[in-house]
Amino acid sequence: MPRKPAAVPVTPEAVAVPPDFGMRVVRWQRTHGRHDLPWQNTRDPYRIWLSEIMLQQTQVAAVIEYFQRFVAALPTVAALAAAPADQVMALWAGLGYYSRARNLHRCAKAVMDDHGGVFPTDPEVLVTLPGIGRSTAAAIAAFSAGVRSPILDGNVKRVFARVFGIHGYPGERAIETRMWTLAGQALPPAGPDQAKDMVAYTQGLMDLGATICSRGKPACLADAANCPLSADCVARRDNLTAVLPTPKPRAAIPERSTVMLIVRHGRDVLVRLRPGSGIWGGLWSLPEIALDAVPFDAEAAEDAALEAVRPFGEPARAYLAGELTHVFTHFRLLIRAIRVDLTAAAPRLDADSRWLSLDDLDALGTPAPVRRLLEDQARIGLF
DNA sequence: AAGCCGGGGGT
DNA sequence: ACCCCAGGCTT
Repeated sequence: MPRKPAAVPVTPEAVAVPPDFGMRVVRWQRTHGRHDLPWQNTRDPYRIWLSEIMLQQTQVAAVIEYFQRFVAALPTVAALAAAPADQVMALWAGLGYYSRARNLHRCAKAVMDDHGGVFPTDPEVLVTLPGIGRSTAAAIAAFSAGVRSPILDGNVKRVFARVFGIHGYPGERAIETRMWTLAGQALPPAGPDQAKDMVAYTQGLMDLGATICSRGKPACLADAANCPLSADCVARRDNLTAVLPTPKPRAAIPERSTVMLIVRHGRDVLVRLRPGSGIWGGLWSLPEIALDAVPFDAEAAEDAALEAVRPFGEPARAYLAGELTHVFTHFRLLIRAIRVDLTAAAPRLDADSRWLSLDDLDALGTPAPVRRLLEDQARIGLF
């Protein structure tokens, strides 16, 4: 039986979480984690909640100043609930995602009206409040009361994708569901120290993701001892830190089209130097012609090509010789090539044009698709 | 499941 | 210029 080739990396269905995963993160946090952020070293649910909302999709460095200003102006949930909306929005201005501020205000009022002014510590209750989702609810519960409930934010997704070798965009439902399962299995054990462990663990996952298991250059590459999980990390073992986590799939990119001319005389082809800026800036490429006709009309293109090559020589014929699509970061380019064979070539060319022998293709900088086009022409014996 | 919200930092 | 960030809500 022929075996199926495994071309694409496949993540095993069942991923084992090392039994001491949680406590390794706890110990690392206590010795190497962050301990002096303005919302740490407190069990005040108000400050913890406020910081978690501010930190949604917003980096720590940007939040600190806003947090200080906010708690100075509105030090309690009661003060926030009683404040005018204008003041709340003014304190938030510049942080972005302003629905967070509106929900914050609504949430403060709900805590006052529906919970006697006391913040809930049960994640299942917290998650019913405006602006508090599953992960934020767990973070508030863990920091304010040591509740054993997992978070799953951007940091955790990155750490998990790498440690467990999970391929696939973490925003995708199936991937996220598996990560929630892992998050529940990775918690430090329940027991007498659970509350303090959960504070360190929850903070530790965030600290790991922010300071060690960063997106660009994870610190484990410099020294594996920097990360308490490096011994079990699939991405580090398989050199996949640059690939995991799988990035968000790009939005559909637009397609453009162009018509290039393969103007041949003997073994020479006409090439033109592109402007220094823009696509293929400074490379020698094939001359292009602009066509108004949509959809593409081969005969019109051939006629336009015959007209366009007049300064360069005497054309014998012109015909559509090939098509290919080239993908850029931000668009796809459909290239149609019109071939024009010359019976005689002009003696002089301007500075931006020259004849290039196919034998000298390596000597000039040529866009990859142009090179492919010319090599294809040569391969089928047309040069 | 996909779109929306947003200013700011890192590369 | 692009990606991502201690996500959640709406359609």
